[in-house]
Amino acid sequence: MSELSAQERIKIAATKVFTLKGLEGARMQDIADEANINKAMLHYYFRNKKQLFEIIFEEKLHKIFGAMELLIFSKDAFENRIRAFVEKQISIVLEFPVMPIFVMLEVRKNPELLEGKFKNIPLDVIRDNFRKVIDAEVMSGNIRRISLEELLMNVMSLCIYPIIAEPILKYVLDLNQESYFELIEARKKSVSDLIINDLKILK
Amino acid sequence: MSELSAQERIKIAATKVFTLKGLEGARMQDIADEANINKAMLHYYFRNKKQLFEIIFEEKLHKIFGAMELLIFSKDAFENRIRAFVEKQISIVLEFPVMPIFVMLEVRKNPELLEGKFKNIPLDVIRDNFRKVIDAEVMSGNIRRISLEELLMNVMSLCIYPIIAEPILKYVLDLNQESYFELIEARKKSVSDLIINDLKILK
DNA sequence: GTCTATAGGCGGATAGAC
DNA sequence: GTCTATCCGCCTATAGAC
Repeated sequence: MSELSAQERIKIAATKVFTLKGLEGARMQDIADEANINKAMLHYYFRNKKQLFEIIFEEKLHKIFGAMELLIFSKDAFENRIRAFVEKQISIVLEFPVMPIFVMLEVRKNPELLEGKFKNIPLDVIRDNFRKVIDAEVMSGNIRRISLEELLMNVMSLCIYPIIAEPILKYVLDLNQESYFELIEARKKSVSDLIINDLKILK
Repeated sequence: MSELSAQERIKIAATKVFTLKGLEGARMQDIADEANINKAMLHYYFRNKKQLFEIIFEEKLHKIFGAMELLIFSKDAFENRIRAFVEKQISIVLEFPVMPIFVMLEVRKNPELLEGKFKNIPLDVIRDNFRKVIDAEVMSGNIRRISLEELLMNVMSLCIYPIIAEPILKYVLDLNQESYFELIEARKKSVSDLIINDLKILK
């Protein structure tokens, strides 16, 4: 912990506190405590709360969309790319389950957060490429006709929701930590199976 | 608006503000403004912020789990029950898309929120019944072997995530309000199809 | 029941010593 | 770079008039 620079420790601490409490609910004192640092130092390294928040938020956004590039620029077979993406996506969310909740909520509070934060991520290129990949598979008769939108919604839903909703699912299904975790691990395969079986049903 | 009682208007206003801002981020003044009422009146009708919050939270929880009972106590064929549940679930979440995000986040902040709030909802009965229904279908050879846990995670994911993640999905997929809404409407059918096709693949 | 005024405390931000 | 002390505004909560 202490071998990290002050900046690093602050950012890690701020991520923890902001993701749980949100911009307005977070206390600078909590972040300072979590980082094992003086409250005044937060203002030394980052001018104010808002600025610290925006830096954290932007980093998290890039992490999320980084995985999507991986899905596009592989040369593997379509089915394998789906499998790789599902595994990667589940692993990323498992690292920090509150993060997607945090992003979804903050974006609703403040829609401008999305705008202009994507200079480096070419979403249009990713979309175009992925549509071409899907169309090629459809043309070859490998998969049924499906839109990029529907496929992506399905995959993202099945990967992300069961992890972000952990406390509720554990409660509703009466699961302990261990069996919940086994279920999620098994999903790295079963989600791909579900998606791929759906694609292979030719209509 | 004004034909509603003060209590009712406060609760509606508080729901709006709390779901977006969370317990700590919400301002009593914002709730008062939203309810078109004096700030002092909030404390007249509800002793304090925490108590107002808990009342709202509990109501939302019951709304979520109310839909699950509907899934169990129908006498319709299994496939139709799935279809009915998916439609109902999507409709409920569409009514108030921030609500699941709010619940997921608050429960993570404060795990005790779940405990003791379910005197009236017999989760264990619902689980047992649903397991029996699934087992009967498996025995009759109608569906493949699947656990309650996996099935529920899949259905909930596909219904809830695309709605709570609306702003992100619209941005990533470059959708306008209209085409996004069409996609979600179409999911009332396509999600059921996906789930049912998966169940019918006998392994 | 409704409203104004104000108490009281918390939290972000800064000044300034070291 | 680090820490203490402190300012000041904001927000919950209540007192008390009507």
